Amino acid sequence: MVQYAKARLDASFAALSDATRRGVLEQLARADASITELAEKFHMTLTGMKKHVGVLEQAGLVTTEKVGRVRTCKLGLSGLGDEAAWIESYRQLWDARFDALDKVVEELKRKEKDDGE
Amino acid sequence: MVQYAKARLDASFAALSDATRRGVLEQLARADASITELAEKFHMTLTGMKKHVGVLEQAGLVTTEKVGRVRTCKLGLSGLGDEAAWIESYRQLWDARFDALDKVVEELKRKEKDDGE
DNA sequence: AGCATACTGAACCATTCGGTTCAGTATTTA
DNA sequence: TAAATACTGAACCGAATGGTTCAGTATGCT
Repeated sequence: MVQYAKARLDASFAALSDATRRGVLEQLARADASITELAEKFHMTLTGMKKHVGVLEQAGLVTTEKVGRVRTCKLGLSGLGDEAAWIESYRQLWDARFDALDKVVEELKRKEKDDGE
Repeated sequence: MVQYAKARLDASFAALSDATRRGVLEQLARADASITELAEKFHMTLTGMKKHVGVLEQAGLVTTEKVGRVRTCKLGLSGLGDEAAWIESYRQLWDARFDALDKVVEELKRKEKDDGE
């Protein structure tokens, strides 16, 4: 299996584990937004939202730029590629396991039939 | 966009945010294992590992069954389908954003060219 | 200049997390 | 029956989380 950056996966899965932060990502997918706008949308103090954005930024899922007194948040460049890849490879292992199980079941069925004949 | 079970995503992304737990999943994809085996593999007390397994079980990623004095852990039935779907839909939004940007850039280029002619 | 806006940082708070130890209980095995 | 094995649960610990308030600073508007 491919080797992923442990810390990076830690950070982005942790970032995604909060419903507010997933909401922020969906929001930013629709349109860039300032901290104030996000804070209002999610009924939270500016400071609180700034922390969430910080977590998302740390995970590379969001980038921000301050022009004048407004900090604008956009989706980051990462695009969750590694995370999707990790999940996908896990899913493949999972499928493999159950395919193997299927084969065992099939084998048992075949045997049963053989015994019966 | 599809509606996902908020709490379930919370639980499974949180479960995935720890490298040890991701390791356990990979391990279980290869073969079922007891708590003791997992604890040894990850250099951790039984109690510690039991907690990790509990988190994974809570998230539906792992199931366990105790026969005699041994609790055997297997991959859960969930298979991370919802999580993959969430990430995928996010990726689509992300792509859409950048496609839109591309169009803007194209439009600007076209205009520039028109002006130049 | 003077006020409002938008963010920033420090400090605090309760809760959760990742881990431990220690003291059980239940099941094998000798 | 006695000892070893495998887990379980409670209690504790330090660090991280998710949130707040409060007191700034920097910027923009009149």
